[in-house]
Amino acid sequence: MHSTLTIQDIARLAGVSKATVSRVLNHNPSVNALLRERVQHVIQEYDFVPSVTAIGLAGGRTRLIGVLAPPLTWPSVPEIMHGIAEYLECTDYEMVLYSIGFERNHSDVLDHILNMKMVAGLLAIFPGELSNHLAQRFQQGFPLVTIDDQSKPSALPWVGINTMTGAYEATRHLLELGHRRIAHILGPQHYYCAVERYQGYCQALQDAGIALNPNLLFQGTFTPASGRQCATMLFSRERQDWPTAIFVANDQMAYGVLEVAEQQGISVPEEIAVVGFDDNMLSAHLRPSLTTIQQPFSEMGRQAIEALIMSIDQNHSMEQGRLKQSTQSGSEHVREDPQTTNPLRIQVPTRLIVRASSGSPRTLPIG
Amino acid sequence: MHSTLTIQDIARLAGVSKATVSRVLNHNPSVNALLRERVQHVIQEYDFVPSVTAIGLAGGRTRLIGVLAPPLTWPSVPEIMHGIAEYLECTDYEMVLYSIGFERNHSDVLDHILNMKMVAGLLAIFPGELSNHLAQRFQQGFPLVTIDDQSKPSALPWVGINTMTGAYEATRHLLELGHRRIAHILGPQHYYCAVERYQGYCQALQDAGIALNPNLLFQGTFTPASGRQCATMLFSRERQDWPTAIFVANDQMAYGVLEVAEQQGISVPEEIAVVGFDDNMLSAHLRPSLTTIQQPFSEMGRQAIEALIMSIDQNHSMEQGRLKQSTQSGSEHVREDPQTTNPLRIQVPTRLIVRASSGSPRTLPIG
DNA sequence: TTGTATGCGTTATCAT
DNA sequence: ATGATAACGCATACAA
Repeated sequence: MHSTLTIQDIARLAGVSKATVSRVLNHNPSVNALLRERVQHVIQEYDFVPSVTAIGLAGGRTRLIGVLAPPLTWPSVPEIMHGIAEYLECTDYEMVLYSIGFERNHSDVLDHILNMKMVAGLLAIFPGELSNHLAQRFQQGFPLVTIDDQSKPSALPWVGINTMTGAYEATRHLLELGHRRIAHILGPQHYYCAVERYQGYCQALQDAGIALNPNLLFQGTFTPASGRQCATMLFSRERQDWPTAIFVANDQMAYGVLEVAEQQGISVPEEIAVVGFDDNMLSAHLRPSLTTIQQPFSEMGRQAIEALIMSIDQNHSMEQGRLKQSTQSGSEHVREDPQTTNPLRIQVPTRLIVRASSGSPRTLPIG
Repeated sequence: MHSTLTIQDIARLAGVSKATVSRVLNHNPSVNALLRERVQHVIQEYDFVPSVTAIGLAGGRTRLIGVLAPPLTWPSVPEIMHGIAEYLECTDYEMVLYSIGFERNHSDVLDHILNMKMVAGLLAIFPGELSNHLAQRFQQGFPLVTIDDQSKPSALPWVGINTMTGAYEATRHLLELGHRRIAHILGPQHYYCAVERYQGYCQALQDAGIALNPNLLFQGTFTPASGRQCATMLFSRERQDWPTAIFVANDQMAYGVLEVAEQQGISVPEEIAVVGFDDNMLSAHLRPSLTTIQQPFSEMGRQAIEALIMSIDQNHSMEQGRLKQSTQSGSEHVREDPQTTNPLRIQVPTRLIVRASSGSPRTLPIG
């Protein structure tokens, strides 16, 4: 409760010097076991925690990790954050959350964050068009990991899923239920993941020997509203032109489809089967519950933050080593370690979650 | 892009001293307009941002605000966070997120956070049993604001809703639809808000001249599973013992009720009307969509962070003043300003959102 | 109004 | 193995 103890006070109380206390705090092995015991006891007793600001200044090193995230009201962001937070609880790192809207210029925000030199590394969630800017910083040696929905290979450490495989699986599920006329509502094509989901769909059809039917493709924007639009268009056709199933590129749009179906009295999955992608938290609770491809968001967060912290620690060690043995080689500091030439890629597996909206070959009631 | 500029560099480049640059950065009025111009130009040109750690050390003041939050996967937490983040974007404060699970001892975590002396203030979301500990810290002068679901008056600055009024409104809505046998699924009674929701229900019945029927009360735990349990119990009764409506203490439990109704082929709202509390994001998208009491979570976050920042700034000014004029009065620093004797209370209004699950007077079942 | 000098709490580099 | 001491980057009291 003693409000403002410093390392100096602890040193005095333990009858040692500041330096020794510091060494104890940093688990420096070169300190006598007995002394360590004594010092640690004092630290515990007074509940002493060294000032992060001072550590930052002196060591040139912060225990803070920046997390650059889209608005938390986006469906899957909270789950990712949860994975991150859970992992961080077991470390002595803290998270500085930058939840950015989309009105301001991202690049400015990013520069500002990095120039403050407050965070030791950055975890960027769905960076979108910010990727290039991030890559640049990464090249300069700043620890960085991205969680991205677009698995287009990049120069950045990356955690994500195998989107195409997921989409393939979703489509194949419908094929296995006996469907042959399967529509697809696409996501916006400037998202690479939307392209990949479409490709997975195409591949599955092709492997089943079914020709792609352009009349069964609808262009959406990943929003429930666009799902409603596409569904409305589809259901206004002659009945014989309907597909028997739809693979929707994300759950949000699938919600729109289910909504329209409900309004028009079209029963799902009896008249039309629906499969989504993402497994947002809503999807299990909808009526009918939505069959979809589950992305392990929480796990992605965990993997990403773990990789980032390793990268930070390693980075730190390297700089320590370099300072010792190298004469000022000057010039811009550019990475040459394996990390850059072959950046991290972690692909976590997706899973098909079969629920009511896709029915079953025998159309059993929900169990 | 120049990686590591300091205030010293800027001073040299502008042909002034460090002190002047510092004054410019801190908007100190006592600096010549021309000089200010020159310095600011250099700052802009080099995109200089002073090191937060150094500022923290030197000024004893941080631009960081701690946010203590339950897991982000809790329904309403992301919305609150969104409000906070949005407000912070327009300030020069950053948020350090402590998303705590519920296995570890909260008090320890809190002490640790505060002892680090990293954050200038703390915003505690749904602190629960941590309140006492927080109050203690607040008494000692640490800037603190809570967003709480339990409006039991406390010694802490508080942002929340008028729970009882909301519950009253929900129940009255059902009464106005003509319902007379209205059940209530209670939340766990160690949450004060659960008690208040129950009280609002009772009050509304009483004002309508309807006696409380203990057979229509069910004890839940705020989880969808407990909603299912209660609903199962209820629907297993003789048909004539059913209520015609249920006021469920939160949306999550209402989801469980709707689920069971769907499974048992009981139509909502025709056979039984359902009203929830919270207006989580799911509620609008369920079939049937859920009538509920909307809590303006995002607004609550905004109000809370605004109050906290004001408190921090004011606190800082006070300390500045005190250091100038007072001789060391010594002893523990205890607040005596109005803030403590009469702590902040902001009550944001709730709103009844009428959706499908409560139906309309015409669809009122007979009996 | 501006520059100089000191201190913030810690790490790291020296000595010992 | 341990202790003194010099940075770290900035704010601020003080001198000019």
